[in-house]
Amino acid sequence: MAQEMGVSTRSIRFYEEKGLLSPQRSNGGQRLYCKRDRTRLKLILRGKRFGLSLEQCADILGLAALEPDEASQIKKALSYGQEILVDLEHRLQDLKAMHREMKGVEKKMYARLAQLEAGRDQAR
Amino acid sequence: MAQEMGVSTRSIRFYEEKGLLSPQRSNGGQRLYCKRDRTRLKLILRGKRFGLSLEQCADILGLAALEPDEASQIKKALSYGQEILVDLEHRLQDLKAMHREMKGVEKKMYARLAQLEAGRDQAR
DNA sequence: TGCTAGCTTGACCTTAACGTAAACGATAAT
DNA sequence: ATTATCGTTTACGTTAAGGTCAAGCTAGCA
Repeated sequence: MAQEMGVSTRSIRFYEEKGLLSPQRSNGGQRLYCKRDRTRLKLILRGKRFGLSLEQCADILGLAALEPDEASQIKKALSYGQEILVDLEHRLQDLKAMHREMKGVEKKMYARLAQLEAGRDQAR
Repeated sequence: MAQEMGVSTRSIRFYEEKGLLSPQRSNGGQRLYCKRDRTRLKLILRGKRFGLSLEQCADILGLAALEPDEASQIKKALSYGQEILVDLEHRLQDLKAMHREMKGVEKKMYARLAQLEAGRDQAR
């Protein structure tokens, strides 16, 4: 699974240590990863890719996993989920701002480059 | 500035240690942060907020700061900038996917909640 | 059955990004 | 002028997220 997902075995075992994964074991004690484990790992990796801590990933996994029959539990989970959503939306805004800025810098550099080239041509 | 930006003084000094900031000093050796410093700090914090390392932030700051007169330098910077842009775009996609997923979970939870409430009403 | 490749656990090591404490100097308020 | 309140430097501590290495299992294959 490690190769498949482009991540070290140590990392996977580390995630398990932290309770983010819990694969079945074979007779001889070897780990068996099912489809669900793969899904969870993907979610973890995606979370990490934009700066969530493992703990936050665990929270999200916890949210996705729970199937409580108590309305109060659902409400609690919902309000927590909304916090995360708000956070995501902020990040989205930030990311877009950053993107715009970089595009601006890029444009300026192209302009400067064109200016330099023009100067060189004139010097011929 | 720390309070203003919601970050510890230690962090700010740490960023300076790493070369990301370089404020002027007063007569008695105290740091004086100008507008440019604030701008840089904002960029650092935004970078951190979605998982860039300080080193990557430094790279971006370096890009923004440079004013080279060599076309080759500009080109180099441009290609690096484009890498970052591509990365940003990937992150944006990820973020949107995550957002959608969370929304989906939210919807399901609302539905389950409504179902529970309906059941309770019927029981009366 | 024996070999080889891969898995498991445990222990210790590393790096980034700070936190915290101590000892001293600078500034502001009274 | 003298406190009280900051700021400065130095040094050591801490936490998250793994890397690395050793010693012993296991599984598939000849």
